[in-house]
Amino acid sequence: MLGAHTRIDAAENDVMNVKTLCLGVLELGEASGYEIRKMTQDGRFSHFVDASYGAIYPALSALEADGLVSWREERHPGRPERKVYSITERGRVALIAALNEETRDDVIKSEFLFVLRFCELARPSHVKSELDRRIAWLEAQLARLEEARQSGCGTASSFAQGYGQAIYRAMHEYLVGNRHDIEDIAGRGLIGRDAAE
Amino acid sequence: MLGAHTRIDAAENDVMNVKTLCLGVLELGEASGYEIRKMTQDGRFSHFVDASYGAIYPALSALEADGLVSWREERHPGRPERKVYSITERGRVALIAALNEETRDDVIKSEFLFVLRFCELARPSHVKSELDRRIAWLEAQLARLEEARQSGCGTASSFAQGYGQAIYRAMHEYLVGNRHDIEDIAGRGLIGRDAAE
DNA sequence: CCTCACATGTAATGAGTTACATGATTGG
DNA sequence: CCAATCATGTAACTCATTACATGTGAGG
Repeated sequence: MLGAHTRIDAAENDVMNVKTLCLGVLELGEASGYEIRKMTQDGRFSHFVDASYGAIYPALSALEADGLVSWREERHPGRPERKVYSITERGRVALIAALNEETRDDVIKSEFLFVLRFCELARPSHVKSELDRRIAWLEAQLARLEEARQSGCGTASSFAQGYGQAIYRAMHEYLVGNRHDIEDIAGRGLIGRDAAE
Repeated sequence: MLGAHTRIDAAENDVMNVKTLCLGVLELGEASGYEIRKMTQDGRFSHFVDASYGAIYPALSALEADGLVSWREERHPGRPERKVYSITERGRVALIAALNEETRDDVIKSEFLFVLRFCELARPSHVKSELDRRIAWLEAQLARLEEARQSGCGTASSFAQGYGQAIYRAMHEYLVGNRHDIEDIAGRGLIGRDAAE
């Protein structure tokens, strides 16, 4: 048990915010702000977080001010200079504290599902293109995960990926399986056929 | 096609925000602010949206100011007075406009998955309790959806529910199937066994 | 009696997004 | 030559959350 005097606050008081996210990523290995962003966009964290540069860079500065991360400059010829951050001992303690907080419910905002729910009101061609886009995206995600799976990794890290894979597959199967029905309902909707435009 | 002069802006310019959400809910039938909230919490919209009272009530006021919704007072004996909102013709047009915008990617923030990803750093008992909570929640969601399915509804509305059901089931199966492995990894983690407290 | 569900609203606060600002290098 | 990728950062802004404020009636 950490004594009261050694207690280091988890970055504020919910499990996940951009600071904790950065600590988590850095726990897996040093990285630049740019890389952290990428990991939340299409990388290993993309199934459950997202953060913009405007959030990540200030978060890293704040973490540094609190001594939870440190950085060094790195220059590869032919590349811009980058700041490679690492987690410190204090940072590790803060991360662990955050990880032991009670989690909040997931936040899911899906504009796609909202449109799907009201597909009889939208233009059929729009519904169709949204469906196609989504299916293509799911296929890309599944391919990416499959690739990651084959190149090893294992251990705990694979749970999040397996979880993502299970969900993507379920979504994909559902959408492909219902595509015709959805398009059919959209086609018979209140808007009727597509207006010329 | 709506002529330029008849164009009514979709509530600002992304598909989903609290205003559009309210319009969508009201399109299915009149409702009070309180009811809208409930639907995003555990109701028919809970798989893909969420909004607090602090967002819904101002949104309804703004929609009313724009003539997109109207309301009447309703008093049931033994209940507080409530404002029952309905969508107007203009509101319908605005909703349809929003529905035809290109959707953004889903936003998913899962503190649970974040903890799962780093389960070897959290206290094993904490990981276990988070897992149990999540599995129980999924079971409740599935039971609720099953109930809704049996009491009819059909048509387009069921797509969102079926989609939710597919995803919940995938999550549930995954978590239950991996529960022992996850607990095992958590138990062998860096924190080791639970400290006394 | 106390808490929970019902019901509406406002004010303070905040976390994060978007847009801006800048710049090097590589590949088509 | 232009676009894309790599790379860091700030300022303005916005949307929504949290907390506050208030009140009724039912049920344990």
